This record gives sequence, structure tokens and C-alpha cells, in this order.
Amino acid sequence: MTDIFCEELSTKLPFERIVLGKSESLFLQDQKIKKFYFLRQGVLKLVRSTIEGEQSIMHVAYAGEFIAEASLFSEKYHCFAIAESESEIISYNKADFLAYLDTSSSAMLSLLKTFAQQVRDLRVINEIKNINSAKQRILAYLSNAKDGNNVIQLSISLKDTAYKIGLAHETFYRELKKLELDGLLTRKGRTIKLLKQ
Amino acid sequence: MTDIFCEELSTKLPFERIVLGKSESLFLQDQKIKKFYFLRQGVLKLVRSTIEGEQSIMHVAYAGEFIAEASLFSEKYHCFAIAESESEIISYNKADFLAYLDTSSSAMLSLLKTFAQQVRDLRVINEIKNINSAKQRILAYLSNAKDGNNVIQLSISLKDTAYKIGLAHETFYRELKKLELDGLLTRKGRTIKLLKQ
DNA sequence: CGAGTCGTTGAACGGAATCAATCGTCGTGG
DNA sequence: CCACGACGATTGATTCCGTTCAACGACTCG
Repeated sequence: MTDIFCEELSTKLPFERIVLGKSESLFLQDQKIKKFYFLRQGVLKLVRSTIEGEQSIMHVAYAGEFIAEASLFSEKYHCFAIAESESEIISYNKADFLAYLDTSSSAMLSLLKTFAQQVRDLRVINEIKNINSAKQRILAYLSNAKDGNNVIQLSISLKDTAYKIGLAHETFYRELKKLELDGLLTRKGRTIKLLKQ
Repeated sequence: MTDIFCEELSTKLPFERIVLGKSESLFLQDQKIKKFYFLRQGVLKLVRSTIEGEQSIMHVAYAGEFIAEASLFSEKYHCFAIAESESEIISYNKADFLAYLDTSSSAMLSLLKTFAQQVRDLRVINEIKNINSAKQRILAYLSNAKDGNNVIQLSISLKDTAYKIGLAHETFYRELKKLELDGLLTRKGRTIKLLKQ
């Protein structure tokens, strides 16, 4: 999974390629922000530590996302970034990145578009999570993600997909099976096809 | 609730003020996009109709939000916008808005910042909704929203807050009461104070 | 071969949703 | 001014279904 904007960007700006093993950190909370990251492969978990010492997950990032977008406008990180699996990351110098945006309104517009799309996607997931019935929630997610042929190609595991829509993975497996038995969809691995009716 | 960027913008760009009564529409699905809207007061529901005739909520917008950010980069609306209560909206001409962004990299950067913050906030809510225990979910929401004095001033009703974090409002009321009885917080109307320990 | 993880199924429990009813408040209109 | 409707806030009782715990097979990778 790659982002169009990120691809284009890499021809214009110097960047580094970082590979993290599982459980390795990309950055630490309260650390000064010098870079801006794009996750090309893998899974990254953003976790915040509170003063009381508790930890809370802020976000789980998958391939194709910029990491901590708000860090572009912040001095210090408000969370830790830890690789959940082996991950590949593109790293830009933050100052260079901002300077480049300033010279290219088309680049800035592209990034704005990317962010706007992120906002839209997050809102959809957010609403989907307000559906209480597992069956209906899954159907809502799938019909949002389907292409012109009613096919959904999951880019992440079923387990991660379950987490993404806020279901226990067991529930997700079970419900998918029911839906298949009911003739509402067919599935082969990570490929799902919605059937009309 | 107003947005800094929107305030500044209104001194630079012509705008119109729109007032909608409950159930009135701001725009319709498939309608051509000519405006860009900011919700200054009220509640707006974005609903999408599928080909099959079903309706799904895409987002419920509250005061202080730009409406359908992605519409800046799209030709047609993908959803309906309907006022849930009397609402006040600021309307810009979309072409003017984009043209202005193109001339002012600082304005574009401000908008980028606004969007980045939106993304961050949405991710936090998203993760919060993955907490199954009502009590823990509420505590997570409150400690995220608290100010320096551990005080949370809700800008929307308790009922809407419950919806925002994905709880039935009855559950929200009950759990708040329990938390108060347990000495974890105090509440007067829409003002909540978290107590340490 | 063994560790690790995903995918899968079973059983039981608990807690959140749901339905229902009441109260208070606010605005509206006759 | 009062009656009325609308809606938020609140509490009670019940149900149900999604979570959780548990166990196992399949597969990959070192």
C-alpha cells in the first residue's frame, strides 16, 4: 500500500528508509520532533503514557498512512510509536518537508487532500462502530469498502480487520461464516465478494 | 465554538451566513459541489443513500467543524446534510476558497493544521470506542478531554456525548452516576471534574 | 522441529442495549 | 398565562448477544 502523494514526494525530497523489527520504537513520547514518517509496510502502534503511569492506545497505524500527522505542527511527540510487526518506514526531515510544502502549493494541496480523505475515512469507521449488531456492522463496513464489482480485498489480516471495526476477532470470524451460509457473501482468504439481495 | 482558521478566513474571503431549521437540508447527495461550509452552531447529520435504498449515517457534525472536508476535492456530494437542530452555517464559494488557498501558503498551512488535528481527534475517539467497558471508556474519554484542572466542559448535551463515544445514553447516565458515587468525579450539569486517585 | 501467529470453533457469562415510564425544562401558540 | 409538545435527563427491568476464556489446527519462519 502506497500513497500517491508520498510517491511523488520521494522524487522531490531526500528521504531515508527505516526498517523496524517487532517491538522496536520509531520515536518516544516527549522526544523532540525532527522527522515526518510514512508507514510503507507493517503495523505501528501509537501509545500514550499518562502522568499516572497508565498506558492508552492512541492509534494503530497500517501500511499507507502518514504517522502522527499532527506532529508536523508540534514540537514534541505525545506518544510512543512501536512496531507491532516488522515495518518499513519512509522518513523525511520535518523542516525540509515543511519548507518544501511552502514552495509548492500543489504539493500542499495534495497533502491537504490526503488528510481530508483520512478524515472522511475515520468518520465512516467511527459511525460504523456505533452500529451494535455485529452482522450489521460488518455489512456496513464491507459495503463501504467494496469496489465496483462488490469485491473487497482486505489489505490486512482478518484479525486486524476485526479490530479496525471494533469487534472481537472471534465474533468477526463467526459472523462472516454466518453471512456466507446465508448467501450474502463469499470469501476466499482475504477476498470477500458481496452478493446482491 | 469557533475555529481559529475559520475566524481569520472570514476577514479575507466573502462568506454567507445560513440558518437552517430542524430537518432542513444543507445539500443533497449527487448535487454539484459549489460551496464549502463551516458549522458554527447546531448539529448536522450526514447521511448516505445506497443504490439499494438503505440509508447509513456517515457522520454527525457538531459546532466548530468544517462540513465534508473531502468535498473540497470532489465534484459531487456523496451524502445528504440535514440539520438535526436549528443550525448556523458559514458558506464560502468553493472556487474562491481554493483560489485563496493557492495564493496564501500560510492559510493553506492553517487548514492543514486544522485537518491534522481533526485526524488526531478522530483517531482518539476511534480507539476509545474499542474499549468495551462503559466505565473505562468514559474515563478514557474524560481524561483525554480534561483541561489542566481536570475539568471537562461539555459543549454538547450528555445524550450527544454518549453517542459520540458510542454508548447508549442510558448507560452513560448510569455510569456517570456510579463514578460520582465512587468518588472518581463530580458533576454539575455539563461540567465534570475528575478527582485524582 | 518448535515458537509464534492467524484462523476457527465451543461454551458460558456478564454487562450494555433496549424498552418503558417519569420528571423537568423550555419554547410556542392559542 | 396556561396548555401543550418536544426533548433531555433519569431510573427500572429484562433480554440478548458480543466478549471472554479455552482449546486446536494450519501455516510460516528461523
